[in-house]
Amino acid sequence: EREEGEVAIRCVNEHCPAQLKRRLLHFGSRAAMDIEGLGEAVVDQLVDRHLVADQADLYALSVEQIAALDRMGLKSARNLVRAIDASRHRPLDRFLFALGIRHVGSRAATVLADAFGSLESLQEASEDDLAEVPEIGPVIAASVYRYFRRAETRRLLRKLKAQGVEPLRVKRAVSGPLSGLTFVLTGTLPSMTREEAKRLIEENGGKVASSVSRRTNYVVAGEKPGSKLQKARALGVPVLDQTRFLGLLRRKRPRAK
DNA sequence: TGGGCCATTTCAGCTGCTAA
DNA sequence: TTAGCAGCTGAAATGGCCCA
Repeated sequence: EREEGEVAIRCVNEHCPAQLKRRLLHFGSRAAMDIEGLGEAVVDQLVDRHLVADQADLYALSVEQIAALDRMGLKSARNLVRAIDASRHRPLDRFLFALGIRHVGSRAATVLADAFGSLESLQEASEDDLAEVPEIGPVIAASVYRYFRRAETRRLLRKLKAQGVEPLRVKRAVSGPLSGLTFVLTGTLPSMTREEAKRLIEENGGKVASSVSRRTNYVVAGEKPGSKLQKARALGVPVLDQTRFLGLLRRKRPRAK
């Protein structure tokens, strides 16, 4: 059965293994808490062997417990524990995305993190406070409000805090060389991942969109670009390679549309 | 207020790389 | 050698915004 306020199918039993596995996979994904090595096979075994009952339990896992899983050696186990440990202090927007609140993807998470600054402020916000934030409509506001009112959520947040998980208060650059500009990434860049490019754009005041439109200022294309490149050309959107993109960052203030 | 457009999220599927 | 994963694309669904 479906329930609003959740990223996945919610079972009648709140400890439904399938739902827990999806939550854990989303939590550890690169765009969320970036826990490298926390893949489907590992999550399956952690849940099936009752080693984790929620996201907070990940932080209590030992190298020995992980190394005992199928197809896991000591090296992989150490790498995973290190990755879990490093995820304790991620920026607030990524932590919010990791929680898997319905209708809150990376963009909405960034907007909410910038608007409220801290997890505490967000938890205390009323539905009206949330809906007043630009780009957040009543559906997302209601979803976020309900999520933070649930006893299960409060329990999880307390447990994460007890494990030393403290999202960082990050105020993004409101003005920077890319301020007011919208970028779309396509293809593989020679010397950085898309995630790194995305962070670079956001740290410099720009915004990253997932699809090309007339409002897109630049498309950054790497090797083997997808259909976004054709769409950019059709719409007359300027296309940059990595070198020209990095050149744009060094310029003081490029043109805005 | 409704419709159209655009942005964003979700999800399935593909490719190439990595580590056991 | 091979399973699993990261990184990515693109289609569909959904939500927000804008304008007549």
